[in-house]
Amino acid sequence: MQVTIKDIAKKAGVSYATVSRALNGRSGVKEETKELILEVAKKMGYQPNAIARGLVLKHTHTLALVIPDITNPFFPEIARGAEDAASLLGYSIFLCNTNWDTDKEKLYLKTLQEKRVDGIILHPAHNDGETHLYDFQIPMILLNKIPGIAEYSSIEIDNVRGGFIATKHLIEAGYKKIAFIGGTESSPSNAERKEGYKLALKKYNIPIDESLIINGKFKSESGYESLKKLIDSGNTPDAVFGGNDVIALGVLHCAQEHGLRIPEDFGIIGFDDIPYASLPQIQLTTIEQPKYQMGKRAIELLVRVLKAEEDSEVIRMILEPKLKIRKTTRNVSRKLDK
Amino acid sequence: MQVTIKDIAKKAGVSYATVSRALNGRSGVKEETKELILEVAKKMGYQPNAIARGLVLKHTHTLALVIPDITNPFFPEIARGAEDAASLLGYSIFLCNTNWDTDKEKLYLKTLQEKRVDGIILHPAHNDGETHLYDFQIPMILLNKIPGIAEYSSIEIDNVRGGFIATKHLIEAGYKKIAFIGGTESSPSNAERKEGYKLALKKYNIPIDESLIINGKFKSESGYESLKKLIDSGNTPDAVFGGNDVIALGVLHCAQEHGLRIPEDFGIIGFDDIPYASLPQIQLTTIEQPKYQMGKRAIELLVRVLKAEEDSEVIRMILEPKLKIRKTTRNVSRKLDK
DNA sequence: TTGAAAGCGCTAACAA
DNA sequence: TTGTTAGCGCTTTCAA
Repeated sequence: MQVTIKDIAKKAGVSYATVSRALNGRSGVKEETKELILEVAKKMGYQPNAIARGLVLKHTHTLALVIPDITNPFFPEIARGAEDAASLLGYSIFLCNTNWDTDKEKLYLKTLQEKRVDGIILHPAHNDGETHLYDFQIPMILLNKIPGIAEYSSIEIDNVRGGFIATKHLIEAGYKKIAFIGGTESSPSNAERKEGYKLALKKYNIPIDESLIINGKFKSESGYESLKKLIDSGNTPDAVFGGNDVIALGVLHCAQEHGLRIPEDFGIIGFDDIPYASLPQIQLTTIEQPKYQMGKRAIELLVRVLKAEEDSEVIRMILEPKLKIRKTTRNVSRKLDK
Repeated sequence: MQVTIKDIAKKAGVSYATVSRALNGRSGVKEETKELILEVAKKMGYQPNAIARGLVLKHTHTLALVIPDITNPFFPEIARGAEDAASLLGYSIFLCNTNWDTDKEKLYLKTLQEKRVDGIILHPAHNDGETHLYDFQIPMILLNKIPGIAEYSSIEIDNVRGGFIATKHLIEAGYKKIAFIGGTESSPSNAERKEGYKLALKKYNIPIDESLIINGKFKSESGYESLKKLIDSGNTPDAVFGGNDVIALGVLHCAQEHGLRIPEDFGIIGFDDIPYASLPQIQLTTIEQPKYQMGKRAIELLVRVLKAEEDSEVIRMILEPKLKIRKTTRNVSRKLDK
């Protein structure tokens, strides 16, 4: 059925060791026999068996991307960046969706170990110092900080800075009463963005009003409800910084329903720059995370440690967030015109 | 380094064949020794080597999903459906983005063969009867029809019916001058949707006006430009059926910019029901493709043929499209109110 | 430059 | 119920 190295050895009248050498371009094969072998191999439609090779070489040239949910608009670009980079470097990539479930994550990690992937990119389902990561054998790099775990390299984004930039933009655009509507309180990135928010307020001598800081979930509904509560209680802000774009979209929806004029009387900024944000009908001002780059860099870093052999030190790569001004905030220059 | 079956055999004082049997739950091992073996294995932190196993068993329990671009909003749900189903059935899944490039597709297919995946789900980059698919060894199921290739099973959607339903909805909603703004002319699904459109017009005795049928690309800009051309030439329709949602979004944008009142004076319907379509700010009426189901069913079908051993006949599974009425078309009932 | 042979970790006859 | 052994397809010493 499957043509093997032996079949072609027989046909070419050489030992199969020689065939292996020829096929792998190893030195020490007469040019003549090498050509013969290559020709025979081609004629017979030989397909190398990566499984057999993996068994002896002890690496598989396959990586894995373990993320919560490819359906979440934050992840496709990361996946694409990762896959493009992997492909370029000669690796295939397993896609695993944990569905934000630590048990499923554990299970995948186990399977991936059995399948002997060379390395893993992991965006943990939760950042609560999960113990199942601790004694992991395979090189792994994280897409999200896990507090208290220093063992793994990671690609991160400077959330504090992102939060700062976002809030600064709102302030400079002239908004006065700026709320922070965040996601899960226990999420480190949420906490960091909030910290950036506070930092910016402080810097501009704006008192921090705790009634304007709301935690919820990283969901559109959560953004909607949070703003609604603020409005209903007569505590309407004139701008909100959403913990991520999905939240900001919910805020936007609520603001629109309440007839708030955007961006004139009400400003909204998000975080992530998911594809939705740039739709003509949305035009959400936001803080861009370089998602494609994150995936790409993660793979590149991973492969570098694979090649390094000896235990390389853990490295943390911090990427810079970027302000994308669109239509849900007043433009700074416009403010200056006044 | 890696603990193997032999290590645990030595420790447990049995032959490694027995260990293999015990580990795999095969019959013919005394309960007592089995327990011992399992215990020793656990204590030693044994991790089965799927590569070695794959070599002898000749299957790897891994599948591949080869699609044009995970970043295209049409695919994440398919991928998720596929991955969920695969995971449930005990398979891992490679993700491959061809970037709509047939050469890259070819290359991936080759790699996947070398890695000995058990089966492949392929959404071809192009549907132009690509010859490189013909003599493929691995079971494969297609997510898109390729004209003239009957060798592969497929999961398809009834595009003609979808086009029919879409157009019928427009007609019943009272729109009179209905344009079809499609994607690539050579695309079979585009052609089929157009056919459905014509069928509906015929059924309602509306003459087909070729000046109202436009082919372009499956891009937002294409939808925008196509409508603009119609408007600029004084041939403005009062409704358009977009070849897919992305096109429809472009149409929507253009219509909005031209101050057309939607849905009162101008109706828009798309095709696919990508996530964007249901955003509060968009609310695009469309024809839903059951994307998650497509991925799921594709995997299930694939695994079924893998299990079947003997060459099963090729089967084509046709899924039904579904009308999703949102805010870019008049509601039928509203029309009846008049 | 080539061949013989061991071995990667495992499963599955076949014997005992 | 258990052990012996061949072999999956390949790479890589070690000899020739």
